[in-house]
Amino acid sequence: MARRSDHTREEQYEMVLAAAREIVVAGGLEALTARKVANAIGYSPGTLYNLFDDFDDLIVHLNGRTLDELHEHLSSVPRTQDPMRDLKRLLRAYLGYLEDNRNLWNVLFEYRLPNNRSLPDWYVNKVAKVLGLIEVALSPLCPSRDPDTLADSARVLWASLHGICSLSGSGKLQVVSDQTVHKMAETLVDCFVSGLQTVHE
Amino acid sequence: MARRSDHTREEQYEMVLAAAREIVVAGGLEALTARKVANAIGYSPGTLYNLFDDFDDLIVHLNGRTLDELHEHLSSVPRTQDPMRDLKRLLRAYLGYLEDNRNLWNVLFEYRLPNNRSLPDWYVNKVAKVLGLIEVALSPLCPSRDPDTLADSARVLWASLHGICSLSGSGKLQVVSDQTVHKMAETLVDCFVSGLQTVHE
DNA sequence: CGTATATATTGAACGACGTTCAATTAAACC
DNA sequence: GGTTTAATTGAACGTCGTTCAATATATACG
Repeated sequence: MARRSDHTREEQYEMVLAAAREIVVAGGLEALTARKVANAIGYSPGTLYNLFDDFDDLIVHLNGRTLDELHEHLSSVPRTQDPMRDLKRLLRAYLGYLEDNRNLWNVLFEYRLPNNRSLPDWYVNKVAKVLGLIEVALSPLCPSRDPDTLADSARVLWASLHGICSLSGSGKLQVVSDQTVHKMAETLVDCFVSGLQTVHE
Repeated sequence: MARRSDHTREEQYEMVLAAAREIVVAGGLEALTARKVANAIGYSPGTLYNLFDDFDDLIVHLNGRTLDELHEHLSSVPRTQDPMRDLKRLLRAYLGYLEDNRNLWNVLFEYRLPNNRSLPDWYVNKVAKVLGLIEVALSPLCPSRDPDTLADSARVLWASLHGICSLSGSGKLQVVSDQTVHKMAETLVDCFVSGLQTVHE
């Protein structure tokens, strides 16, 4: 049996990512298997390998979609020129997305490519796009306008926030409530922004 | 075949964790399998289930050992009363341990228990012990001596540092060198400590 | 219109994984 | 020495990602 013309390659790609998304939303990464995705779209497992190099590749594409979603969600927060205010709003939006899309967020950050493989350029660009939002918010704090320093600061803040969400989410910080996570994240932003001002003077 | 008296239960436990450690050091988490551990200690896979609930349990015990090692390594840094100096030294020691024990560190933080299982108390205590080292270093900065605030600050700093190391280690921050990681971590400590002082005034 | 070519699709098969458990063996006890 | 007890085995189960010869259909051509 072969050569069905039910769907184009692009349609299949969309179907796969949509199915993968649903499966992850419902059951997390551990629920996401090749057979289950194939079954959900009405094709056999082998067909997935026409569209993706391997299952890791599929997950990376799914994560790309999640990054797009996250970027869109964060883009909707209004910007003033007050870094502290803007960053607090970004933080709220970020934590909001995390709460509403826990499993997608988990896959986004917990999934690691096997040993020596590195993420594709288009993926790295999506990350950079999100980081750009933080850079914009931070930029009034970097008087020297040194783009490298600004980028570094944004990455530090982004990564730090990730650390808080990640460790607390995996139960490795004896953090009990989302409330505590929010408080810790606020502490981070408060201290970091305030410290950044001091350091740059 | 059964009832060998080659080793006591305790000896077996030690052998398993030593073998698991070696396997992880050599090949990371993906190389760690039940059959390989069993083979390394000269027993069959089934024997592992006399010592551990399941393979997850084994990994948690291995991570417990890693936490002990990390605590011991961090304990060796001398303490002054200068938070910034102490934290910088702790940071250096931390990054040193990470560089020397990459795969162990990766397993420590990347491994997540399946869905709803939570880490055992003895494990949480080991985490708290490491956090205690940061609390001690931070304590001169918390004039109110409010233990909860102090604990939160320590956790924020710890988690933030983890975020930097974790994201850069997985290639999700387009960070190229260990040098950059070190620089970002220094930025974090600088800003956080400086900000903490400002916020508390 | 029929035939040849090309390709999308399948599903069984492979090896590896964690895990289980009846069978087996040796230690411990009386 | 016979009986009980328990540690150990290794084959087996169901799962996983992945492969690939076989197959069926769409397309191109004569």
